[in-house]
Amino acid sequence: MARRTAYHHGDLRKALVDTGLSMLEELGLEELSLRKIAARVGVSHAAPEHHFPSLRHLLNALAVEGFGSFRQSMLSHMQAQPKLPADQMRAALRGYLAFATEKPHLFRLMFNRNRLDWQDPALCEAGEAAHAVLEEISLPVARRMGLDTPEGRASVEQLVWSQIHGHAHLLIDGKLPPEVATGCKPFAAPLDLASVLLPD
Amino acid sequence: MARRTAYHHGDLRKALVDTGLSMLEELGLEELSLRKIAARVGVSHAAPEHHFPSLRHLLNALAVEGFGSFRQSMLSHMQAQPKLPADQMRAALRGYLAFATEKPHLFRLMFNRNRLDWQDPALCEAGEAAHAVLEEISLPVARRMGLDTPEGRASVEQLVWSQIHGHAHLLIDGKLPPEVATGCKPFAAPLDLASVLLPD
DNA sequence: ATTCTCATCTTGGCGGTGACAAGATTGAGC
DNA sequence: GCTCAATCTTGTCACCGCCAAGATGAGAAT
Repeated sequence: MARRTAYHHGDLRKALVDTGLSMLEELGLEELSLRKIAARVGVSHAAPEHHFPSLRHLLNALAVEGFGSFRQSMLSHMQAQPKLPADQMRAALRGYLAFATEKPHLFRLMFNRNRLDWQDPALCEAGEAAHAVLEEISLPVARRMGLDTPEGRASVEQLVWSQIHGHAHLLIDGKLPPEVATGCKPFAAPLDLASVLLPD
Repeated sequence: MARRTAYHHGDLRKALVDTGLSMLEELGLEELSLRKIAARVGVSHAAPEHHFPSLRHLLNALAVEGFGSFRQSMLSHMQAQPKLPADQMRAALRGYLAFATEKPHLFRLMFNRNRLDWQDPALCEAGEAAHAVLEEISLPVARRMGLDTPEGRASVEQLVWSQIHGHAHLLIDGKLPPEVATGCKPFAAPLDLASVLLPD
């Protein structure tokens, strides 16, 4: 697999994805180009084409990686918290925000309908795996709220997802004062959705 | 002002903005180009340059128009509803969603930090005018919730804005089932934030 | 009325981009 | 050792935003 010579790179696909991820955060989506990535990797401008037939394919691969890290960010925050519904929800949402603020350009790409191809099964799978975390934290909350029906679960999940997704977007677009890391409490503001839905 | 000849267009600036707005929804932001707009308007590829020194300036002008329509969408929905806090909030949020679903590409542009120049006073003013509507609907809700302090008002507004902003983004990115127009009740789902914050 | 001035628009050209075509290189299977 | 297919290179195309230089003509100055 690792047959690297002056001519053959060895593992160009991985190199393109890794370099693409770091250049995405460095330059932003609009300034990112296949040719710049190829240049930094040290191959010719047409070399990526064999691995990614079009720019869209490479962006898809970046988004797949992104959804993996995204899911991990939520899960690792949850692991450090008590296994109570409200705490788990707060932790997951903090992981959501942490990822968005650490990789804002990647986060935006992952939800950019115009630049990604959601027909791609790999992207669908990665996206659904991340989505499953939201379902997981919404279920016990819906149960506590007495909304333990399919519609009830869906509405709680939709409300929670909307709120945190909007919060993330507004944050990285500079519309809200920057987040402060406040340990357990996920919001500097006195109001957070978990507390509103599940008052003690 | 309207000195139109074969050589001089007459009101090229307005024509570029109007054509730009319709081509934006038609083609999407990534496929929109100054040269395509100029071609449709019927001028040479460099004609826009005098009115908009760069593409960024034109996009700014489109966003300014967008924030105007956005504000109007919220206000007109509010006007058709009883002047009660929860009703006014539901109406404004429905206007928020209506704009986003009717002009998804414009909506995305208006919150695209990379493509706009928020140093532009015209854009700031238009954005703040739209934002003021959110403050207006959040104030009475915060009051009813017993959060009538600057921090309390800010947190209610932030929670409401995040929720509806995320809902709008998820909708136009195809992550939620499409909205149905349901008259007064703003959500098909049984849960909406106004009802959660202000239970009867 | 004639001339002048300058905003407006045109043509031409630059470097950069994604995509495509054709040819060079090389590892792996026979 | 030969062949072959995967991989990478060079070259080219149309399109893009932006810049420079020149053409046009409306309104002010005379």
